Amino acid sequence: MAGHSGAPGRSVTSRALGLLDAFDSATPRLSLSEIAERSGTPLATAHRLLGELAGWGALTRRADGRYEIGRKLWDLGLLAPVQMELRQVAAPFLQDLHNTIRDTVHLAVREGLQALYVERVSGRESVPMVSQVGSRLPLHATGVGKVLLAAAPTDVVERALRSLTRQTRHTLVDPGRMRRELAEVRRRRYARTSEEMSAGAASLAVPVQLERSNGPLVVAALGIVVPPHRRDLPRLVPVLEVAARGIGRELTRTRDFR
Amino acid sequence: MAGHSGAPGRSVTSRALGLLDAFDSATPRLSLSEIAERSGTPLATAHRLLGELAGWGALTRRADGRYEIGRKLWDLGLLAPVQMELRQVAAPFLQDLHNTIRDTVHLAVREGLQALYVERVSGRESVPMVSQVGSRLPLHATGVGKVLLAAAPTDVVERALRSLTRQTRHTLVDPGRMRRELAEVRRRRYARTSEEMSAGAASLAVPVQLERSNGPLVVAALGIVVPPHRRDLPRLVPVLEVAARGIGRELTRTRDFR
DNA sequence: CTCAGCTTTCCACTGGCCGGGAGGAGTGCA
DNA sequence: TGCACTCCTCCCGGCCAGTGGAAAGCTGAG
Repeated sequence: MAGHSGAPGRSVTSRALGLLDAFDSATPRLSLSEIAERSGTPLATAHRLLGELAGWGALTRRADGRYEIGRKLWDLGLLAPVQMELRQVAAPFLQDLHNTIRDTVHLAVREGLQALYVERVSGRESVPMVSQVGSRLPLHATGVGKVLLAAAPTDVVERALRSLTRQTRHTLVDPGRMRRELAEVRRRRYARTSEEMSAGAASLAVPVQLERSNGPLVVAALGIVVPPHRRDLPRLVPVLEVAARGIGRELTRTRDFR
Repeated sequence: MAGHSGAPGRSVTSRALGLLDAFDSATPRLSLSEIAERSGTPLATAHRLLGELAGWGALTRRADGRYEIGRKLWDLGLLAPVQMELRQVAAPFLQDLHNTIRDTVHLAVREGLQALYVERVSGRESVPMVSQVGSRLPLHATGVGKVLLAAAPTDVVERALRSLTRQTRHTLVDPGRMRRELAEVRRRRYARTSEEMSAGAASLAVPVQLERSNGPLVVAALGIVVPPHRRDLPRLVPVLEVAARGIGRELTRTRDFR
């Protein structure tokens, strides 16, 4: 009386992949039973599938029996376009920028209603830091986020305005004000925040544009994070712009060969 | 007369994962039929499985129909221990090092008989560069490789000595000489190369050690790449050592909490 | 128009997947 | 030392999800 019975319509493959969903940055190491529970898979099944994943190299089994993401997935991840096209081109520019201005520099793209941080160069001391390569933060409370939102299609903007979550007491949560703020960002071609995401941190960001025959396209945002009391931010805008244009130009060149 | 017949013993999961093996840094974008051929999977089967992989987010389908690695795999890859433990700890040190000495700095671990580059900070100009985050180079022809090999178990050393492939006319390919070279590396606690991997590039590397109750353990190598004519390399050794010890200390601290 | 090369869909057949449950290994407590 | 508990590994018969050859779309070139 064994046989098939598990949730119908779920393919083997989707189950196996579902197991990987159990891993996230908060819990990068999991035991068999944790994975089984998180993914709603019977223990025996999870055990078998995890064995296959580990055999291929998607996961590694540690000495204590827990599983973690394997080197093969790391390798494959490096081939993702986020990584390849953008990061590789941008890295030296972020580098230079960081050498010049000494503050934390980062590059983000829009993913839905969030800013996805794809590259970062940070000083050692610096300000309290929330972002990290791979992390996602709300568009409305970060410098890079505002830049990306200002360039996003109308429906994205509308959805974003409907979900202005408060992060600190300085976060802009009024749709009207945010709308004006975005117009301002488009006009000035840069965005600022001051303790809107986390206390003790201000930021400045500019768009990175790809030149196309039918006009420019914002593909990313380049930003810096600084202590909020610094009053010389406007002075840094041109520096950011130079780097952003450099990245944009390089991207336009390499993008052609496709 | 259709039904099952494909190579028996191959599980669905392993087939699906096998499709991912078709992707590598030389070919990060592939069409359905390319993937099917590379992986030896019948077209119809590949099509179905790729659909599932894309549905989950492991792959993305581009407008032109070709597949590429998806954002989900990128995310998961960032959770791999190579990335997490080592890279995160080491990044600021590499940063400082690069600010001080201006040359390309990188960090590698041993993977079998190869040096796997896990992190890199490079100048813009610099020397012709082969290594890149995620790339693998032979142990015997690179600075970091020699350091890692010098610390490797005997059987690894023996296997490596049996496969000293020539990369340039300066590559050490004589097992006897290499054996002496490794002894020297252990004694001096740093390694050098001069155009042994690629013409126009010399390197210098030191070990990164984890302190354990039963003695130190070499977990990585920290190296720089410079033009071969520079004669002040020995002067840089202490600088590298300071950074390497910093990384090692930090690793030892965080490793404790496991 | 035809043709070639690719992708997508169809569908009858069957062997690989399923998972409850037994047994093993490791750990904490008395 | 024995017992209770948790976590992992393995087994095995029933059956449905996966299989892949073939044929039908879909381009774009000539």
